Amino acid sequence: MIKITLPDGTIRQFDSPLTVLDVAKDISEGFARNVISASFNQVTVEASTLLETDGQLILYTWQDAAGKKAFWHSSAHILAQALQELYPGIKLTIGPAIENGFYYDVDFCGQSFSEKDFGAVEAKMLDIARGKHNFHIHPVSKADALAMYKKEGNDYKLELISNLTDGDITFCDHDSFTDLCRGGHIPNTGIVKAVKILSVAGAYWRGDENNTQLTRVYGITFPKQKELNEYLELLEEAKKRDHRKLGKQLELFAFSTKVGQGLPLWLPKGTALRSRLEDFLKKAQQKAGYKMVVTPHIGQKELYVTSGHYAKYGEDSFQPIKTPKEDEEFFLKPMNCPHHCEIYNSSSKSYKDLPLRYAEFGTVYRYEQSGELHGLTRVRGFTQDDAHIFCTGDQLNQEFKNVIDLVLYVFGSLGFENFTAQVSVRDPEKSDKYIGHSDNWDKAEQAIINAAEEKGLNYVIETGEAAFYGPKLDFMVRDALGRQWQLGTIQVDYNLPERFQLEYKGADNMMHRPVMIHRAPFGSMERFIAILLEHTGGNFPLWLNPIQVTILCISEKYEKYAEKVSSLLENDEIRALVDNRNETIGKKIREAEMDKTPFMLIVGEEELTKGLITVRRHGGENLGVLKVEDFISLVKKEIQATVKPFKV
RNA sequence: GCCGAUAUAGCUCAGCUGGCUAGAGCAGCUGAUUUGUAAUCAGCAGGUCGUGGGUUCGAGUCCCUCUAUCGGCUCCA
Repeated sequence: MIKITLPDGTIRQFDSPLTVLDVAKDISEGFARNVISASFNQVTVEASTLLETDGQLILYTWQDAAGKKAFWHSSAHILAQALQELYPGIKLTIGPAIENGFYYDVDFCGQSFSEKDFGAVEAKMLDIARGKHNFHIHPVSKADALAMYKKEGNDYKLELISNLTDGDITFCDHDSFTDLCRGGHIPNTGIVKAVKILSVAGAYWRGDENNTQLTRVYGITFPKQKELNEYLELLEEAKKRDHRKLGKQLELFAFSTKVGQGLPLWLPKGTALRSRLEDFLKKAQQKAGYKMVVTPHIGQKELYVTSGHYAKYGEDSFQPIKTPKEDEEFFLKPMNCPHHCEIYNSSSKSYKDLPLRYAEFGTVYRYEQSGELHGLTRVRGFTQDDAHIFCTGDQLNQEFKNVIDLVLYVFGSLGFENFTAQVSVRDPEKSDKYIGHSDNWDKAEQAIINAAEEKGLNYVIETGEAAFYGPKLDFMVRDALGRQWQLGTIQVDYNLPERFQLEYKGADNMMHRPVMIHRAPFGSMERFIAILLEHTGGNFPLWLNPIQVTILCISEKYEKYAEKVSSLLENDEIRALVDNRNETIGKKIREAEMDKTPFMLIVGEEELTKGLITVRRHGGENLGVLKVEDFISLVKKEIQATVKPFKV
């Protein structure tokens, strides 16, 4: 007698061992047709796995994340088979499922593979899929596994297998193909109905750039052609929200090859937007007790030797600027913290002075590898909304939580709801990547986790993502294509205070060392605006929009009246523009729509005689004929609803 | 930096396997028109086809160099 417990708590009893699929059929034949994967007692199993003991069974369909994972993992097997048949002699390495699809890393051994070849691979994969081959997982002894890949000359698989323990090794077969595999497959290849090879890229074996570079083939599959079409359409839609495209279209920023790659030029509209964001944060920071400071764009080499940045990044940064005579060397500043430490050191401090919060919109320059540059999200010159808080150990927890509040306020005011709070801690295996004592690191990491817990943040811990001087709480947000970017960051640092010998006199008349918090709610103005652009599709919140209102004249006769309306709006700090061109109203509306102007005011004969305005909202909604003052209060009300003052 | 791809007017793009003075739409300028909710009409002007080299009787088209951009990898103070 076997008892199988299902997720809803029901228990089904069976007389003899049976497969996962049999259990599914016992529930319903229709449901069983959709089951593509399962887990038994928290272990991923196949539909064909024989259940011989009591346990908890969860059945997955395409609708479940685990079902998609099995589907795409199995598709990676099909891709591998297709590649092996089309390119005999290649060496397979690994091929996992990813968030959207799957990839396989292959050593093509000198054979070329590029976009031109995608069609053939897709056709081959579909051909294999149509064969409805069952996936069959079975154990293989370590000796047999090694012997097989030795014969093939596949050093990658040999390396993988040598790290596995004998008895734990399984292979998965389908059709004539076999591959080292832990399991988690769909019942048979026939479920895969639609295939798309998305891209090809280089990827280092085991993610180490010192290893050979393999060819990574990305693909995605679906159970229905319609779903593939929808996915591809989604990708096309996402491309329309690309901040690089919108930034050009809305005239926010530009790049110039003469100025240099990764060095954005802010155009007037972009600058207006950016200043408004800065003012918004300045206001909140003032309430939160920050003091603004200004520091130079360069600093002596010695400054960075002290901070430890020179040892870590000296060789890989913009090289120093040298003075004509003496042998002085200055670096473009890649961060503001060392400067702020020296501001702290400019006078002696008492415990009564703490916490001290120095804020600066500091422009920094970092030499990023050319291949890493990406629009405004990864640049070589950018402005951090930086601040450093110097406080006592006792104040750390409260200060950190206050910063979390500030970051959440900033995100909330700009409509970022889907962010991930990530606690970035050090990788204990790579201690050479970090500076400072291990007990300080323990304290710093614990401080962050405590604060995140107390604030009720839903966070994930990422090992190895810490800065070299301390752990971080990072606020990650996705772009239009789903790539994650770090925006806000809060870091606890015991190291720089030590390196700069920061001190304060305590109530006990002894000298003590402060703790330092680095923080930037936006992260960088460039990246934040980029992600904001992609989230809003260029339809910024009303309060941020460089131009809030365009006044459209029906003909040139009404220009004077339009100007009058404009100045009334200006009195109430509403940013308006008059479009008095000799064009049809249809054209003016079209262009205002494409510029994503929130409001369009139409003025013609009717409005002039009655002293009113006709209001159209972006997107086409007609708000009718209004008094100017009523429109002004409507705009004000709308702004107040989205951005509330920061409460300490 | 590495792998793969791309680069034609301010913008978006056409230009097949090499063959007359390189095309279009939008934007710009000039003129007509004075307009009621997503493109009024006509004319004009605008390009050393990213850069440098090569193959060829002939190169936007083929090959190489470099630069920039795009998708990844690595990196991200």
